[in-house]
Formats: sequence, structure tokens, C-alpha cells
Amino acid sequence: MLSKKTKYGLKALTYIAKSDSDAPVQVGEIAKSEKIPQKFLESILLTLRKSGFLGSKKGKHGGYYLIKETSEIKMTDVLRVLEGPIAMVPCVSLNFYEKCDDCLDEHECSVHKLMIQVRDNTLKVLRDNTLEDLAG
Amino acid sequence: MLSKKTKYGLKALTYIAKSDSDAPVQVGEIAKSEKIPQKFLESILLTLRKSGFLGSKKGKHGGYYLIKETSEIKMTDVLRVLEGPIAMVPCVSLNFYEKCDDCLDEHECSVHKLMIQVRDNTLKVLRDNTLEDLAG
DNA sequence: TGTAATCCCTAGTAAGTTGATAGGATTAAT
DNA sequence: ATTAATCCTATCAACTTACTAGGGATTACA
Repeated sequence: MLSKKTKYGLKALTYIAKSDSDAPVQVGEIAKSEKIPQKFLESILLTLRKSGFLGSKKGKHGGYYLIKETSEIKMTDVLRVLEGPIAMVPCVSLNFYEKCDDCLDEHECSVHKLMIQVRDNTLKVLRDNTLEDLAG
Repeated sequence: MLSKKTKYGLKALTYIAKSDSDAPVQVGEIAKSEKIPQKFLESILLTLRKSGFLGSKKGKHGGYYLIKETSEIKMTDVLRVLEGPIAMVPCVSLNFYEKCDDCLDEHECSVHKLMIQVRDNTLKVLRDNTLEDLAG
């Protein structure tokens, strides 16, 4: 299941991407429009800023803005920051790999075989979709 | 993330599918061989029996056995029983659909659009893979 | 008929995660 | 100065997960 955090984060990014004005977009505005608890959204946007997706401006008339082209923000990258691993088991994760305790040889594990396929297909979708696609 | 429950369930099904003897396979044997806590595995196999994947024989020399051809046991079906919805958000789930609180029109939701694609690709993999593929 | 082996069933529980909320510090425009 | 915004830390209730405990019911076999 996708966490609310990720869902809210994606919606907020989409909202910012769609705003055509040059002015930074305020958390309060996004929260109200997308029905997201404001304080929760604050922490999410902070994460997105710290991981290089957003820039921010403090103080009055402050807010958040994109610092990359929408076409350069891949869903794989966003998901990994907000949700963590994309793979369904750590032993098939590219970025968060961990060995299983119970498998002697993971190449003989039926679950491993299956989850590799799921991962590859999911990755393909998430790599092909950028924020441009979400906002478009 | 795939739960241990599902992972253990899949491993157990694979183990049973691979056992060539006609005799039912015992929980203790699977647990030992696959390094799964026995009591936990008991409850998982019980679930699989109640949902029609396994039959069981009680008493001495009892155990579990498949009641369908391995080629007829689709991963979608197993996953739905052990893990629940395959979709990452309820609003794109075929079998566990729920409307989002925060979306007025889900066809305009960027997350919805993306997750439909993920779901379709995952479903394809899970439908194409049967227990025969896992055990083979 | 007794006993050991096996599945069946219900309850409980510690640890971790999620989805927030609270309260304020800091910064910038007016 | 005042106001409006981001920034930061701490806290917390509810839920989920991954078990564990304790036994009941059933069957094979001596």
C-alpha cells in the first residue's frame, strides 16, 4: 500500500507543477485545495526540499517551487524518497538490498524469482512516468 | 512490502508443489526446511486451506496437499488471500475498491493515473505466474 | 484401548509504523 | 513592528505485523 505521505507528496508536486505563476506556492494553499492536513504536508514538502526536488522561500509570500524541469523528475526518484524501496522484498531491491535470513541461495527462491519480475515491471512504469506526465 | 505471511505462504506452497510423494506434507517439515516459525506457518496454511488452495489430513501422518493443479494456481489469487489488495491505492483496486476521501474526481487525480499503470503491469506478472512456474 | 503425532482454533502481545498534532523558532515583506 | 510564511523537534494514538501460548480434536498404529 502506498502511504498517505507518498500520496500527498505526489499530489503536492503535481499541484506545484500545474501552477503557472512564477511565485512560490504556499503549503496552506496546497493543503486546502488537495484536502491534506497542513502540518503533515509541511513535513512532506520539507523532505522533498531536502532531497532536492523543491526549493523554498521563507517568510511572507514564501512557498515552494520546483527546481528541475517536470520532465526530469522521475517517479522512481520521488517514490524512493517518500516511500522507500520500490521492490516488494528487500532481496530484490536495487537501492535497499538486504539478504534474506531464511534463504541459503536466493537464486533458488521462488518468491525471489517472482518478485524480480514484479519489480522490473513496476520500475519500468515508474521510470517512464515523470512529473510532466502526472501534471499533463 | 510483502508481508512475511505472504512470503512464507508462497514458500510453503512451492515446497508442497515440489514434493513428489503422494503423502500429505507436514507443517513441521516445511517449517524446518524453509526456516519458518512453525506456529506461524500453521496459521498461514490454515488460511490457505480455508480459501481452497490446500486440503488437509488430520492426525498422525496427516498434513497438507494441493487440491488443484499447480498450473491452475495463479499468483493473483494467492496474493489476494494472503496479502490483500494488489493495487497500491484502494481507488485503483479491482477487488478491494474504495473511494478516496480527498478526491472529487478520481479521473483527474495524478496519483490515480500513475497507480493504474502500476497495477496493470503487476497484475499481468502475477496472472502469468502460477505455482507451476514458481516450483519449476 | 492407549498414546503419540498431527492439524485446528482462539487469544494475546511486544515492537514497529503511520498519520497525524503541538508548539514554537526563524525568516522575510510590508 | 507586525504579519505571514517556512523550519524544526517532539509527541502520540491507533493500527499492523509477526509472532507466541495453550490447548482441543482427530487419526494411525502398537
